[in-house]
Amino acid sequence: MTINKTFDALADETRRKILELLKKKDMAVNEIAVNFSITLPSLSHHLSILKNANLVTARRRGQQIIYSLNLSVFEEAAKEIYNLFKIKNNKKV
Amino acid sequence: MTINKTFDALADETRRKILELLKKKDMAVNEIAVNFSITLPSLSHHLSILKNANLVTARRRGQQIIYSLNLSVFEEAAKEIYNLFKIKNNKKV
DNA sequence: TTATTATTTAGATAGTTGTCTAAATATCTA
DNA sequence: TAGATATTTAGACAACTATCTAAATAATAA
Repeated sequence: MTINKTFDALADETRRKILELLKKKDMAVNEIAVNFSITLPSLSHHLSILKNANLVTARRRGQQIIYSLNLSVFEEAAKEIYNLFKIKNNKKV
Repeated sequence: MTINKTFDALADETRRKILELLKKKDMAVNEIAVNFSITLPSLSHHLSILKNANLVTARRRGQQIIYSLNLSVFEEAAKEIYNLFKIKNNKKV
């Protein structure tokens, strides 16, 4: 949940693309995979980083694991990022 | 100016701390340096990444180089980040 | 139970990056 | 001009990370 984990998770283009995909709908790993040209283990690695940063959640549906954006934490993270860098009181030297 | 460069620049804790410092006021490199325990070349490296991502600008004042937040681009980047991850239309599977 | 499908874990490797020391560049002062 | 101060550049190195192949785990189907 730290801001560090959030930024590390967002710093990779593949992971940002995964999040963009999950904005449209929840998806199983193999469904996500068709959008990339990396192997499944590599994709799984990225998913675990996103999961660890609480940006996504995973639930099993039969043989598949369905990934979703973790909406509450995600909105929260976006706001946190915005506020972190919102200028409040800049003084020129 | 790409979103990639922005995220890469923001993914490092030292660089985020530099930006926080520059929110308060413009600062010379040696003034920034007292807040960190890294060498000046390392700090200079971070500053060049921030500069390259257009998050800061640099101007010379005598022997010193004064760094400032690049307000316009900075606000823009913050909004871009916020919008990139704002949920518009999420559908459950 | 055996085979098939879906995903993750383990372990190795190559590329990237943050850090350092040493040297170079730029400005100011005596 | 010589010396001091401020910062960057160059080059090396260690740590990190994204990727891969091979193997393991989990659920379903035959």
